[in-house]
Amino acid sequence: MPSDTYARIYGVVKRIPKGRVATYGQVAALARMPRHARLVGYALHALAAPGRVPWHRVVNARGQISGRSAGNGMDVVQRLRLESERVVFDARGTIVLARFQWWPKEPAGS
DNA sequence: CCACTGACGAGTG
DNA sequence: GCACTCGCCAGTG
Repeated sequence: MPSDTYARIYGVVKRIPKGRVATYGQVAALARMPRHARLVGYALHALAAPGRVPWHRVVNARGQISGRSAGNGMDVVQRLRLESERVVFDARGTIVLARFQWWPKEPAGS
């Protein structure tokens, strides 16, 4: 059972609309845990059970896919899934956040 | 209980 | 724009 902390993070990630991306710090902020970007990354890593959480829509503040320790090539899968949702990467493998970053109208519910 | 590590971010030089 | 440092929290030995 994930702690409330994780549940909040997953809840925010689940709200990211298709074709948009969010940064770790942003997810953390929406989960009401500013500066806890690391926890978001840790939570997603611990998830390891996608299907209900679009973890591939979460990237770092540079708009790039972070390298994971698993080294299983999931980073490539993430990029392919994003491209399938019309998200475009530039030559350096960077997403144009100015165009694809998700900006919720409301701060994570009451 | 202490030390180290890990899908990160922001600040400083 | 790049390199370095500090902060934050959870899991493991």
